[in-house]
Amino acid sequence: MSATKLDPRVKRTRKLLWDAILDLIIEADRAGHDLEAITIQDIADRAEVNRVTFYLHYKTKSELLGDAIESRLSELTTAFETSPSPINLLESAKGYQLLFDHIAQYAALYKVLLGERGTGYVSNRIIDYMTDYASRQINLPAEISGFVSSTLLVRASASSVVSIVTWWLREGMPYSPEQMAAFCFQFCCHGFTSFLSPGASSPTA
Amino acid sequence: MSATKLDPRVKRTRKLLWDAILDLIIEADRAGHDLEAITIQDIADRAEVNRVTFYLHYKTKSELLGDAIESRLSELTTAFETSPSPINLLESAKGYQLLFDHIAQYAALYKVLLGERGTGYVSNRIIDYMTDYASRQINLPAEISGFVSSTLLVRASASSVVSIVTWWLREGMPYSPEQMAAFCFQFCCHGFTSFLSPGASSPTA
Amino acid sequence: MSATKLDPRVKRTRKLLWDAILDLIIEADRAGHDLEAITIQDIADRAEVNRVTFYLHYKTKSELLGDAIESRLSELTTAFETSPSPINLLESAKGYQLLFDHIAQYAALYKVLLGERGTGYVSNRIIDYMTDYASRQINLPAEISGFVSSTLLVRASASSVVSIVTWWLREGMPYSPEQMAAFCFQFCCHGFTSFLSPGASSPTA
Amino acid sequence: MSATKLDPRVKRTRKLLWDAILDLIIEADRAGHDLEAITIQDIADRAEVNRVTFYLHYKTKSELLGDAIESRLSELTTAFETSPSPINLLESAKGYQLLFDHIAQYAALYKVLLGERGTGYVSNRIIDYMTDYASRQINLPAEISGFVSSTLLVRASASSVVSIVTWWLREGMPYSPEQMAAFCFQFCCHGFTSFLSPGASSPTA
DNA sequence: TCCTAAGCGAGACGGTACGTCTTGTCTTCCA
DNA sequence: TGGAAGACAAGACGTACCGTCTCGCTTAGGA
Repeated sequence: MSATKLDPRVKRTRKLLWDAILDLIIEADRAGHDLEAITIQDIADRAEVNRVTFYLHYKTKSELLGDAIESRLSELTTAFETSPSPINLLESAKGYQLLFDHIAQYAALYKVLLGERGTGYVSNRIIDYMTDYASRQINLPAEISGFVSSTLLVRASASSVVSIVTWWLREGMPYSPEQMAAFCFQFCCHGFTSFLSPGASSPTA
Repeated sequence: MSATKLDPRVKRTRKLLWDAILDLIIEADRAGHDLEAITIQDIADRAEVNRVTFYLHYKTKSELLGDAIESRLSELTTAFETSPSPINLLESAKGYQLLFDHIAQYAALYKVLLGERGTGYVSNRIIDYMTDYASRQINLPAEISGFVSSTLLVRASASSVVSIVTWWLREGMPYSPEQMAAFCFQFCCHGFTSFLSPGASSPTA
Repeated sequence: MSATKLDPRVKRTRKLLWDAILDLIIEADRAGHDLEAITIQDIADRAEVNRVTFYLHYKTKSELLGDAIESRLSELTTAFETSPSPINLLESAKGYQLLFDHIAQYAALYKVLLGERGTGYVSNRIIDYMTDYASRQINLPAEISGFVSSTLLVRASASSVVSIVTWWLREGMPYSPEQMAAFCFQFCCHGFTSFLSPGASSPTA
Repeated sequence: MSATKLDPRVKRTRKLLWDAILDLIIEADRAGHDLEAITIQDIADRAEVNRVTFYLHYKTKSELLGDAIESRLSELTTAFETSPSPINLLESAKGYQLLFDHIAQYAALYKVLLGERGTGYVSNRIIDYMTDYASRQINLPAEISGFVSSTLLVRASASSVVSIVTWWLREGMPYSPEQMAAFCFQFCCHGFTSFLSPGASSPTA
């Protein structure tokens, strides 16, 4: 947002740091280590940058991680914003499809960030975005069904979607993104029991 | 599990450590600090125990935290196991009621453990338990609706419940445990859209 | 010594650096800091010069300090060289007078350079000069009194003078330069005991 | 002076640190390096001690150096204090003899500490001690010869002695400690000119 | 009754990482 | 060309925490 263009060296260094921390996160997980065990020296080494240089750009590891994650997530939000037709999460599986495609693309990374060792930061960012986006599209009354706020409803649904994503990654992605998108669509709209009645309207039908 | 009875001093020391870490977690959150910032020295100081004594009982902070959390969660599982009538999560809100009552009792603690600074460990433990319990009670076919495994279905629902719990805590518990239990019940069974149709069967009806 | 005249900008920059380091030395001492604690950045800031510019002129702080000190000491040597009558350190207090006058003029600076925090560099430069000068004037035999070389004798006397200067500065210059010059003259020529015998020939008499 | 006996491990560690820094000082000088160039890591490495352990005992390098030097100097002061007969610096060369013997024993070390790279600390400590000792032995009137305080006189003499020691070390100890002690004795008592008159009373006579 | 084994406090220490500071080099751009 | 401005590598700094060890005290149970 700043008017002054960034020094290309600065841009390059930050990119190196982003790639380094995201790589290391995946590796640490594979090796069964804790994410906190990644040191700033590790990041600097991997980025082939002096440790002090890290501090020229970021105060803390989480600050760097935040930036690095944003650069990934922005690809997802861009997909939503640039969709040719508007995306309604209650009327088609398209939005869920975009989500699962994006997750699948960076599966190794999201597996860690959303997994048991993750910190809730990423899931919250995704939930926040989906809640905002859906609220803009759907336009619900403030209060529904006596007591629940529509925000709670939307947010709870978004949370379930992220939970499902997390489960999917943990299980090794046993279904295709299309199948998962379809499942999410049905689950969000019609809930658990919609899967139980034999003649239920399957979204794939 | 050991046959030999524990030395009462050992028991006392561990209890002191449990209380210490759980207290410190709540305080750290209030002060805006990161949970990782709690040091073993902090815990020992708070427990009024020598730092070395910590190492006589636990290898790592997480090991202690695990034990400490288990001692809390066991109250919840005991509530489920000792219920006079069987609890079916698809037929009544009772199970959700037990859950929200328990969470409410230790709200400050769970707010942190399930919040953005939490580590996914606690939510996973709760999801695991609810999934196991529900699977035992409900007994579904392995495959439903063409592709989804019943485990996914149950787990996804459990995840949504935890997501809702998390939201409730973050928002400062704006509704009563009864209201939340009812909402969860309806949401899990009938999904998002069940709240939208005006004449929908409200679970409180 | 170079034939090519120095760029006036260069001359100016060096002068700025000299003044900066000498000022900072005095301030550091007043503040109770160590001389080593003065950084090149400090010097550049004080000289209102970019830090990199320092490196265009000097490799190290000591190199700069050496140059800066030389520019001060050259005033003293000039006073000796341009004296209308020759200066004999064994026959009058005049040489000592020149020395103490010069020291008094830059007392704050010499107090540091010769003091406990100093490095021996300055005292050695002064002793060297006085020894050289005295040897040229006095022309002693190489060996005196059986074993001592005349150089030792001259040098030891010069050292005592510097020691006395140092003491004088540390004590806050309790006597006038004239008194100190007289004292040095007597002390060098006749030693400690010359002050003890009541009727001793005082050099001021 | 503390009533509580020191932990023998502590004693050992400090001794290791003393030896390390004194060794390194000599080596640094031989290699032409600056004393400031000795890092705390260097000292710790040489002492075969962890760097952090250094900080358990000393705040700064100079603090350690101070202690290390004291342990050397205490040998000299012990020699003075335990002398069977009282030592009068105006009546015999014995005191000077003790000094030069001690210096000779640790010549390599004192050569550096008193040399151009030294910091004035050591010479001041020696001068302080000799001034104190002499003042106690000799008992002079406060004011002598019109203006000079007896302290100045004693101190100036002590300074000359140290200057002579310094010169002796720098020149590679060209005379024996006995010769130097004799020279100091004569120089202090009778001054420069006492060496010039051919029939002057030599102190060895 | 002693005594002996376990729990624990206390402190020294090796080791890793931290965040900061200074140094020296480089590159770009301006007067 | 001299100098300003800024990015960066390199390495030391002083601090914090960790995990291990050794010592010495207490206390309870078995000889």
